[in-house]
Amino acid sequence: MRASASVTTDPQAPAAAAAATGPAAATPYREAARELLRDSLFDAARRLLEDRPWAQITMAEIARAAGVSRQTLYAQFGSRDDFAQQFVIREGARFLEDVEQAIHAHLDDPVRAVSAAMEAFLVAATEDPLVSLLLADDGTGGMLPLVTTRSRPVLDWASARLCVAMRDGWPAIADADAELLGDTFVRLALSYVTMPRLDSPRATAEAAADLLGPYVERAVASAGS
Amino acid sequence: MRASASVTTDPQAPAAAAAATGPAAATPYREAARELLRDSLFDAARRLLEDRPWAQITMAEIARAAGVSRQTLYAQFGSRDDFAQQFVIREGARFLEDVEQAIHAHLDDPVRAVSAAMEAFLVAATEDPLVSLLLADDGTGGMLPLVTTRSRPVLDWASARLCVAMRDGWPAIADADAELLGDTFVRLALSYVTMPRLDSPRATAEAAADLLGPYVERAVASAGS
DNA sequence: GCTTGACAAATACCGTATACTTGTCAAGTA
DNA sequence: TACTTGACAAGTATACGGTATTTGTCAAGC
Repeated sequence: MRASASVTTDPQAPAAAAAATGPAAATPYREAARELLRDSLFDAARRLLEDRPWAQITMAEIARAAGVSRQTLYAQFGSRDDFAQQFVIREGARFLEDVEQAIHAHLDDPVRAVSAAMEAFLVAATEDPLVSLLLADDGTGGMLPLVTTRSRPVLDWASARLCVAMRDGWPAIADADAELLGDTFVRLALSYVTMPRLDSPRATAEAAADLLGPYVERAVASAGS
Repeated sequence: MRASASVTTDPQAPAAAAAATGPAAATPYREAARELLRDSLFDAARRLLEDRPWAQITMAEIARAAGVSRQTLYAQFGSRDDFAQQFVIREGARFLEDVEQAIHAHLDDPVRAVSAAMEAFLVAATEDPLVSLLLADDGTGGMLPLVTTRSRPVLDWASARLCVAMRDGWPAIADADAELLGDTFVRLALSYVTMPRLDSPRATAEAAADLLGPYVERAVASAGS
């Protein structure tokens, strides 16, 4: 069973090990190699997904396309579902980088930050052919449940990362405010992707920013409640 | 094809006809009978859904359970999908009545109105065994897509009704504000049902109210801009 | 740590045949 | 006019035994 339910992308993990063993940067190669391997597997899957739905792609194919044995794949990800889950998160990370960047580019104007962040996400998501494919296949076995019914992992992960980004840019913000904002932002973003508004991405983003704006401004400004 | 794409529940339709023909309340029986028939069919479907997933229920069964011929069913709803769509909306209407009531009970305090409305929806939805069944069946052919991927009709309908309720209770609110609030409220509500927060419904509702609060207060108060 | 080879169990595919369901007729009844 | 009955083609679900593939997990070897 291997019990690999950890979904977090934690590149800071070796730090603890290093602190425990003594010599600084004790095993960065190990971790780096592991990360490289995982990326190769994700990239291979992405390549395959470009002309075939997820249900029709086998683990053996992914391993072969990455130039790796099937067992190495299973050693990294416990099961097919685990791989799918983490793959979606890896893809989402690309979007989230844009979002974080948008936030940090507008630290002086929180409302614009929200608007820019949502717009960055929406254009990145709608332009990505992979997202279209994800939303297209409606049947079971596809990856669509991972952003709708079983989207808890994605939601938790993205929301936590947004939380960090906000606390980073606006130190005055309260924990609860940041969490609520992250959660809501992600829920709305997922909703907009799975059933878009009739607006353009920019208009949608501005609507969301209008709505969240008053709350964000208050949260960013006032330190004490 | 019968082209019955109209999803609105419009009991005001005969009004126009009456105004055109002259005699007031010209054909209320016709409409009333139609509505009764539709309700019977919906109720029959609900009964059947209590022990069988949607995919395993045939149109013939629904008709038989309602004591009506299959063709009458097809005369009312163009297709199986149409029926499912309108059925979901009919069920949603029960929840929406609670929501509207909650809003009108707190017209003096918009934030409490949002909180009460969301909580009313969440408890009604989580208590309803039908909702649990809807969310349970993950496969294709179920009704779950109607509140996730293909939820546009439900979203538009609910959002429009909320819009009316808000304009009703807070005449000062701007059209755009009411629309945006309705849209966002429904998107969040659907998100909370399909993947609940770890909180209780009450806590979830209060979080949502906290977040929408500043916007709502501003929208309700200021008539200009 | 990765690879190769092998394994049981579960699942997918296949071709065929049968049964059922959907959506739409037309004719009949009150 | 609105509903019912009976019938229809087209599409889809089911059953079926048999075969092939896939998943998830071994152990042996470099």
